[in-house]
Amino acid sequence: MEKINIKRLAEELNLSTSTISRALQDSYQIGPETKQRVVEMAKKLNYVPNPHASSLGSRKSNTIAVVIPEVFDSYFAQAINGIETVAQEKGYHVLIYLTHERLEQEQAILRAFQGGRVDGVIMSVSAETTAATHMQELRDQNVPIVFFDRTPDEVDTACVTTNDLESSYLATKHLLERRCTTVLLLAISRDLSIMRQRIEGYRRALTEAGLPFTEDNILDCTYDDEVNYELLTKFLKARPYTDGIVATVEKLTTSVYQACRNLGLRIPSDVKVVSFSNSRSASILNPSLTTITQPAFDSGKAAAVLLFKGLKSKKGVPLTEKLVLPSELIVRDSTAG
Amino acid sequence: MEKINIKRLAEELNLSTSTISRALQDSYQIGPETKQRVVEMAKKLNYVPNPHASSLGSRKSNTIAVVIPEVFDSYFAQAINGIETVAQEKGYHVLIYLTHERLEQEQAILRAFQGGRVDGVIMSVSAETTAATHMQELRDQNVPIVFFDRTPDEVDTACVTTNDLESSYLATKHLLERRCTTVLLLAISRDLSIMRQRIEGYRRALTEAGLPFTEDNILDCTYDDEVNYELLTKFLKARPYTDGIVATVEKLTTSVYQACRNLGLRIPSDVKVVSFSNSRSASILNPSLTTITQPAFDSGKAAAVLLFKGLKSKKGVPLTEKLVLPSELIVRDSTAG
DNA sequence: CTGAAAGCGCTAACAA
DNA sequence: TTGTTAGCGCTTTCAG
Repeated sequence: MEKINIKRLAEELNLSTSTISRALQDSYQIGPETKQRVVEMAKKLNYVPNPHASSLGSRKSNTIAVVIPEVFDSYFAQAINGIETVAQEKGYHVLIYLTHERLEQEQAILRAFQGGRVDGVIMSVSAETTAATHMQELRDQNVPIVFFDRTPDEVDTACVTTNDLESSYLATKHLLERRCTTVLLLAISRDLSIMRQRIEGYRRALTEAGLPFTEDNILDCTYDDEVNYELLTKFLKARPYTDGIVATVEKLTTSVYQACRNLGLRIPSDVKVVSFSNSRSASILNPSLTTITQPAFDSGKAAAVLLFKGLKSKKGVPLTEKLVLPSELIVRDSTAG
Repeated sequence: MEKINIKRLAEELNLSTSTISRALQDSYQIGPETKQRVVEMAKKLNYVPNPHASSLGSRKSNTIAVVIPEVFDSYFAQAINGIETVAQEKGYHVLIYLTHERLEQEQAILRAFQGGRVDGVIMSVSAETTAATHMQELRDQNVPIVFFDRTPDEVDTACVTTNDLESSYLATKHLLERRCTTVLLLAISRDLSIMRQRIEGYRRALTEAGLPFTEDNILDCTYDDEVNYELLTKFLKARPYTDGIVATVEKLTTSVYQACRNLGLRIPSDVKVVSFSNSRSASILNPSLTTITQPAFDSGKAAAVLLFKGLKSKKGVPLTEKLVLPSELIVRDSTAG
């Protein structure tokens, strides 16, 4: 059973390869019955097109790339689902790349895209990403990029984000309303604009309540759960009067719960906790966790929709649309009382 | 800044395109200093190769596909990490496809691979997958496939699994040792061999303890959390003497906890629970959850390593190696007492 | 060690 | 509506 290609189909049907090609693309230039014949023969001979040849000839890969820091987080897992869903719908393929939070990787990955591997990119920047030249270079080659969640500071880029400032503001305010007096903010990678937004929301809520905003109440965490656990334990020991915690990313939840438990601090009576989290298990934690939950799946979907819009439109007009989806504050037991 | 390609490099250096191509591939046939010159010029002109042309010419895509049912589950998220890690190391690209548990999608996806888009496939079959012809067809085209977690029933395929039978046996035995007398097993898609294994382990533990194995104590769940919650609630209401539950997949945990809570059943005093789960939050649930935890990241890694071994070896010799990695029973409060 | 030349399989002007 | 004819950019025999 030899490899059958377009040429073979052409011979079989006494047509030219271009006719076959067009028929298979359902081109308007081909008569309906010719199309029919071609499609039937293709099916009969079990023809499967070679995507590399097609991409080479058409300068179009029908593939997009998703470049993200990690996939451990529920947020990214769900976002990928959203992206994949619309990509599949459009007949596109999805390449996944993890930067593992390293700028260098991110650069290498994007650079390779200049070769034309993908038609567009959906990405969330690494924690190390401050410079934006590698992204700019790609855009200069007319490869559209849509950012989601973690966006670069550049102003003229397309991105899908959530209302981080407001969410963080609401989370903090919620704690203050529950009579917390000293709220600890757990930060991570302050270079990320998303993080600066979250800090700012926190600041505003404090200020608005007439409370001091001080660096002393911000703890910079790492990407290592163990380390965070230690940091947090030390912090809470040194400042036992802390009675509220806002965790700005999902992965911090475990460390918070464990540190509190091992220090004998009870949630929510001793300390109230709210965390940014998309984890399905928030409601069955001990105690159930009050969360800021982002529309992860929808963000992925929106980013993809935006990208495909860009792929359709004229080249040379870079995507710059910005979309802000609302997160939700879901109050549960960890902030009760 | 026009597109620079291999031909352009050739002109620039007064060499033939084939020499450039070889130099860039670090071929042994090229003199070290020529290589040097080529590489330098490439860098200077910011040359980025076109992967489609390369794939077309060499009949090698340097890409693998990961085909899975969903990615919501922590297991798959972690496995992808493992796969991506080794792929990146080998300079390979990773395409992700979600079948959403639909056989039809799975078939369409695999079929397209016959066109040569990928060099190999790592997959976990959908819940609907019973026939194996679409996978066989792909293998017939010399595209190696490595299965992980959910494997087809075919015997001669390469796969990476965990010791499901034993794990389930241990989980059940653990409950019996904690004096459970009526253990409910929550199943899902019995067509999956993995599920049959888990049921069998459960059966053995019961039998060994002299307890009856009855279909009455197996509840077939769906992929919808809401529905599962209802099913479970109805079941527990009808059989209030149930004092142990084994959940065979992570996603069932939430439904179990919620159903118990809303029925006023206390874990672990009224009913003890153990679940297959890779969720990081198991330890901070209410109560903390006893789990069978699979080596997800390592499974992904192992599958990838196996696949790359297959890619290196001679064509025509299908991969058949089987790897079984051990899961771990992590005892926590949900089975205390 | 290097070059010439023939593709890989498909697409896309340009004709007819 | 269909065919002719160049490529797309890189790989790879086969020579030298």
